[in-house]
Amino acid sequence: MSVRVRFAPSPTGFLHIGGLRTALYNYLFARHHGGACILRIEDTDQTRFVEGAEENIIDISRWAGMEFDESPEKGGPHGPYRQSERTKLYRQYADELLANDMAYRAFDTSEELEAMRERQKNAGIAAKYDRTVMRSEYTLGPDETKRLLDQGADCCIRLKVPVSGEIRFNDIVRGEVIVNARDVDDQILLKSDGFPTYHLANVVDDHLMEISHVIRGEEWLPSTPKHVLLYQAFGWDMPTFAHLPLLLNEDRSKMSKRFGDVFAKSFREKGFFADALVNFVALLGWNPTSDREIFSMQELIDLFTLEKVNKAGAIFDTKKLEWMNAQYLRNANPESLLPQLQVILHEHDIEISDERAKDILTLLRERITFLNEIPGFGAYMFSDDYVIDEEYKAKHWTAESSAIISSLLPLMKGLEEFNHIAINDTIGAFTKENGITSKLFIHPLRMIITGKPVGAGLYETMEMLGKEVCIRRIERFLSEEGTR
RNA sequence: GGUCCCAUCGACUAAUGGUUAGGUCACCACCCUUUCAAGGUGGCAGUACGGGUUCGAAUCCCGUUGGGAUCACCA
Repeated sequence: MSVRVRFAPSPTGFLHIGGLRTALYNYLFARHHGGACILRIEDTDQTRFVEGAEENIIDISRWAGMEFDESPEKGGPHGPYRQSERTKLYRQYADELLANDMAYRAFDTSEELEAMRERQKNAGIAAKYDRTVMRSEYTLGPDETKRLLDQGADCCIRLKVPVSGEIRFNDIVRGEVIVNARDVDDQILLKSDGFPTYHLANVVDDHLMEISHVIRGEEWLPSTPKHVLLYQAFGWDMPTFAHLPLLLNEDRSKMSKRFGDVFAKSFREKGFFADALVNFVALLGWNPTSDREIFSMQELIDLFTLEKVNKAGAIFDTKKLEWMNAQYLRNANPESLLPQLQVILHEHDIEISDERAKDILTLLRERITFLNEIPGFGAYMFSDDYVIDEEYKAKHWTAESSAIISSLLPLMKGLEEFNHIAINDTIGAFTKENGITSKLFIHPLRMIITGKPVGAGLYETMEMLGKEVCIRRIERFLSEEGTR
C-alpha cells in the first residue's frame, strides 16, 4: 500500500509553529517513502473561520520548502480538498450510520446539555451524554422523532458508542492504546447546522482520500477511540496512527501565544531562515543521531522515520534556534543570501551593488545572528551618518588620543594600496617605533570610523570603507573634537 | 475530578540489558585576538522516587510522585 499522508489544519488563524512541525513530519514521511502529502483544509466550523488563514498556511508551507501534492489550490483525484465543499458527502455517510443503527438523532438544546453537565458535575460523575435520559431518538420514540423532524426541529447526529468493551488501537509512537468504551462520549458527528464535526469529516475524508498514515499532534490522542469506532462502524480499514509529542512553553504547557509569538510567519518576519527553522523544528521530537545538528531538507527526508519520534513533549528553545540561524548565516554561500540581503537593504534605502553587499556580508556575518541585522549593525558601512557609542568614546578617547590619531593620519594618506595588510604594517611599524600600545589607537580609531565597540577587524573594515571615507571621517571627527 | 499520554543535565536529545551515561544550546573558565564575535580547549550539570526481574537495569515489570493533553453542536 502506498504512503499517503495529509496535513489537515483548520483555517482559524495563522499557521502555528506546532502546525508547521506537524506539516513537516507529514511531508518528511511522505517524501521518505516516495508517497503523497496532501493538504486538506478543515473548515467545518463556520464561526471560527479566519480570512487569509488558508493562504497563510500555504504561503508558510511553501516558504518552508514544502510543496503539497494535492491541495485546494492544486486539486487532485480526491478533491475537493476543503471540507466546507464536501458537506453533502458527510451527510450521506451520517445517514448510512443512522440506517445501520451506529448513530442516532438527538434534539437537546445547548441549555439542556448544560444542565446535564451541571447535574453530572454535582453528582461527581464524568460528564457524558446519556442517550437513555436525554432527548435522543431512543427516549423520544419513533413517532415523536418523526414529528420533530417534520416540524424541522434542530437536531444533531451522535455516534452510538458501545456501552461496554475495550477500544484498542496501535500508534507508531505510543504503542498500543486501550480505552474502555464506557469512558467514550457519544460524539456529535453532524451538527444541527448540517456541518460535520471534525471527527466525522476527518474519518470520512481520510478514508476517501486513501490516507495510509494519520500523523498529527498528541492533542488528538484522546479522541482517537471515537475515530476507531467510526472506522469500525463503516467497516473501513484504519490508517496507521502516529501522535506526535507536543511543542511546549517553558513551563511545559502546550505551546501558546501566552508565551510569545507562536505563528510561523512571525519567525519569518523576525528574520529566521526557513532552512534553519525547519531544521530546528524537525529536531524537536525526533532525532536521527546524536552527533549532528545541521540537516538540509533532503537529509531530513532521507533520515526520517516515525519509529524514532519521541513520546515526551519538547520545549521550544528560541536560544538554540538563534544559534542554528547563525550557523546557517555563516555557512551559507554568500551569493545565495544576496537576494534576501538586497531586499533588506532596499527597505533601509540602501542601494549598493551585489558585489559590495557580498563583501560586507562576508565581513559581518560572523558577529550577527540575522541577516536583517546588517543595516543596523553595519550602519557605518553605508553612510557617514552613524551614531557614536558615547560609552565607548568616554572609555577610550583620552587626552592624548587626538595627538595620536593626528599622527596616524598622514601615514594613511600616504598609502597607495589601502588594504588591511598595508594599513596594519604601516600603523603597526609607526606605533611600535613610538611606543604607542595598540589599545591607545585601535579603540579611538574604531570609535571614529564605526562608532561602536563591536565589529569586524578594524583594518578589514577600513579597507572595505576605502581610504577616502576613512580619512574623511577621521578629519571630521578631529575637527569637531577640536572645536569643543 | 474522569480518561489517556509522558518522565535522561536548565533546554533539545543519544545510548533499544553490559558505556567512566555521549553530543548540541545555554552558562562558566581558558586559549586565540586590535574590539566584539566566531573558532578551539576544558568545566558545570542528568537517568524523578520506591520496589521487583536479571549475573548485570536509564533501558523490562509494578507502584508512587510529578507533569501534560483531553473531557463543546471547536478543531
